[in-house]
Amino acid sequence: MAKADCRDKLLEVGTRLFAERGLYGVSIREISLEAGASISMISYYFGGKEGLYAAVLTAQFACFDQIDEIRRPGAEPLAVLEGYLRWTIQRHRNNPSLLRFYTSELTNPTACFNRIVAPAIGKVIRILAELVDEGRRQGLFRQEVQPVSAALALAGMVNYFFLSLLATQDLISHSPAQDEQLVRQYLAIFTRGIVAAPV
Amino acid sequence: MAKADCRDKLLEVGTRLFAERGLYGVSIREISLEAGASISMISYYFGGKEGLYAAVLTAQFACFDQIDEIRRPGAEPLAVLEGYLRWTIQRHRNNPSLLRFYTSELTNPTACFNRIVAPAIGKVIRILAELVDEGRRQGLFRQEVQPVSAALALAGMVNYFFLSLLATQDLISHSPAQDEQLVRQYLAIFTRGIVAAPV
DNA sequence: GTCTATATTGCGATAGAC
DNA sequence: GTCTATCGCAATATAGAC
Repeated sequence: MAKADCRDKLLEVGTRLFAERGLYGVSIREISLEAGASISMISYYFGGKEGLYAAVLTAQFACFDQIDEIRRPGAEPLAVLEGYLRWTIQRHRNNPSLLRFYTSELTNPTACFNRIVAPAIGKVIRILAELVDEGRRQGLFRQEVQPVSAALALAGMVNYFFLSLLATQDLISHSPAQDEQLVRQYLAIFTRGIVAAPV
Repeated sequence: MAKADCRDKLLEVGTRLFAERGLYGVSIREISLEAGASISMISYYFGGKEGLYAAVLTAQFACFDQIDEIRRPGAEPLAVLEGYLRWTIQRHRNNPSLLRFYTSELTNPTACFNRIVAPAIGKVIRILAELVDEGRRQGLFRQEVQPVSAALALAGMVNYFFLSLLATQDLISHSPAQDEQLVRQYLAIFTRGIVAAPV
């Protein structure tokens, strides 16, 4: 096998299989077999199974840093919240594995959780909460709204839509063609709840 | 060990360990050891590891049938939706393991998913969607609201609050003492979004 | 850098004594 | 109904050839 292909291929196959069945549901035998490489290559490149898993997780959660671009200073809080919705949907579309690692780590945390996962999630929620708080101080949102509760509500709505897919695909279309409508539905539900009522 | 204690103890310990680390993250050796029983008792009572896991899952999802009591016919849709929020929070409080199995099965489904998990979740979402649809036909909710989207939004908000606990406990109190406030926050966000605007 | 071969450990299941 | 002992297999990791 060509030089750099081996490492990349292991990472790619590992990502898919770990996403499908979790860290303990997959053997490195299976990963190396499917990647067309020898099992010893996993120790060579990643120092073992947990090392490969950590590398996969690091790559998966790298995109969370984009939240800083979503939140451009001076922008309308409401526009940024809409941007968060679109960004999150796009993340799930570009990478269907992400949510698997996200929820798998939240419910059955591994050794990587505190180092990789918790900071990434915490950062996003914190920024969303700051946005809500900002809008509240500007008088755009109701004073009774708790910023962190609202942030979790927004994140919960959009993430749960994808999380529940396997149990709800006969109830609603999960096709990307419906994404724009999804944004409008969720943004309407969320904002008409927190925007200050007209006097 | 006394007669019925053995089976019950295995189920109890299995529930805790499977919730913490998933089906493949625990060995039946470990379960039997912690339960103070012999490893062969798991085959004797449950037909093996997967049988024990199936028994655990069946017990965990049995409470989902209570949704029929929440939805009393003739009741105000809004009051029932509030009842759903309280019921869901109480479920998580009474049994912190439930959400682990819930999301673990949604992201890394086992052989039990189609038989036990998907019907339970699907039923709750379907009933919530019917409630929203009912309220919409009564003119209580906005016509543009899609019932299933709204149902997923409500379920997503409350479930994600508990799902995200490990990554957000430094941002917001997850104490049961705050549950009443949580209900008010989420109900306000949700209903002020879907209730028809006063003319 | 990649392989084969192997060491070592732990797994789930079960036979058979009591 | 519960146990001990063991079987057969698959797991991860690694030594050493190329």
